[in-house]
Amino acid sequence: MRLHYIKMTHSNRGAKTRERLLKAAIEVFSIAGVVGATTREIARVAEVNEVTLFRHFQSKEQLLAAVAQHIAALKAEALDRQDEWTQDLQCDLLHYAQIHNAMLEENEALIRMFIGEAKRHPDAALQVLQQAFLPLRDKLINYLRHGVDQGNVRPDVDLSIAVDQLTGLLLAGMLRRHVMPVERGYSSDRYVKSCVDLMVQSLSPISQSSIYPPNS
Amino acid sequence: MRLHYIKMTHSNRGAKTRERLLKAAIEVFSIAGVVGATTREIARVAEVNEVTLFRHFQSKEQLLAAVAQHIAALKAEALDRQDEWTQDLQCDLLHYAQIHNAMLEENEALIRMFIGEAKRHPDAALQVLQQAFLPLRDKLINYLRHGVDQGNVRPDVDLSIAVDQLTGLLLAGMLRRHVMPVERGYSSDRYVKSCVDLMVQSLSPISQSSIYPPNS
DNA sequence: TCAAAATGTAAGTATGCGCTTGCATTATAT
DNA sequence: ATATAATGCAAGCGCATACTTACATTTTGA
Repeated sequence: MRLHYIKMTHSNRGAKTRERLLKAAIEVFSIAGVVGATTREIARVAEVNEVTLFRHFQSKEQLLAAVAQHIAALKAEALDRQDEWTQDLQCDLLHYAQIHNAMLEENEALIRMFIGEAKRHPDAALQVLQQAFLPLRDKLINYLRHGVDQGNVRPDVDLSIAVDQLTGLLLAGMLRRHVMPVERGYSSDRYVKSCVDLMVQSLSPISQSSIYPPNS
Repeated sequence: MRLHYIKMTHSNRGAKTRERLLKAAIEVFSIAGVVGATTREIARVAEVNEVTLFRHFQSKEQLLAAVAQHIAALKAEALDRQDEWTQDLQCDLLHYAQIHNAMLEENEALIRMFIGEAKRHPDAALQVLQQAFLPLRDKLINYLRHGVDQGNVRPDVDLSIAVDQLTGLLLAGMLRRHVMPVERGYSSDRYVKSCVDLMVQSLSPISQSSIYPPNS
């Protein structure tokens, strides 16, 4: 017990700067890329001496790995909170899509960085992305499976594909906005809604096939 | 005429190594990123002395710009060939999607690189991506607009969004395959077909709302 | 209060990078 | 055949990087 307290306080003491370093690393990695990011800059952003960085993380690679693990932990924690389903497909999917889209926008630079350098840092990138996104995917698949049981969702659709399509639509939308910022004739909100409508139309039983709300 | 011939042969003579350099640059940039790529490595891959690289392109940045322009030219050229429309929505979109998907797979590393470093090399990246993808987008939009006139496509859908959704679905699929190579329970072919079905279902007039072929 | 742990400071090492220079060699056009 | 342009070769410059070492200073827990 006492030992545990000692360890706690010590790790907390270290965690102050350690977390500052992690946060700074995320920021610098995001905008400069892993190769372009320098340990000096990360330390400067963290308001910490560069040597301290190497005392916490033996190398730049290990810092990246720690960043990956840190993000995965954050996402896993954030996942546990959001689960209010009203059992109305359109409403639920729209809510999910908007939250997911907001998350994509928040971590835009980081996501793009991981996409670009995915095959250069295989273990770290994979660990983050899998641990961060696969649970969300499973959760949504399970929700749809539940909808099938209740008759809200057609039983003849591949739910894995459907979920990947929805998240893929949102990811692609975010990438378009940031990589090719060209006037496309519609707003981000309208795009998200349109994607949800697309999926709902495809998932809903045939009887309601011609529902398209007057909005947009 | 004589002068033109002189210039031709000279530029051709130079173009041999110039093109080798461009090809090598694409290769190295793709797998190492712009920052990670070294002029030494590019020259080595091109089987050319490093000094020659700097004689053709004064700096690494200008080499990147030349690569961008080169790619844009290639894509524009490739676009002119492919335009056989049978006026059957399902068939045409599937054909387009498969070609587009093959293109995405071919240039996978390069596309991921540009996504990751988009905001670091704004002019070059924008030039390439816009010149390469926007014409394709316009072409597909025009095709659908034609479909509206002929009654094959519902008039109440936003064609810009629809096209962006289809290409977005394909892009996201490619990225998933390469960034998160996890067993997802379906093949790439099946995914592409499913995406086309999704769009066709959404685009087709209401009368045929319950068409879903037995394949897949 | 006091030992131990964490952080700061200053300097340095080894390496690789983009890029240049000077000169020798090869190909090309007329 | 010869002048000209393109390429190769060897060496190097200046600079930034990741990372280290040795020592001084501060913070912390009991």
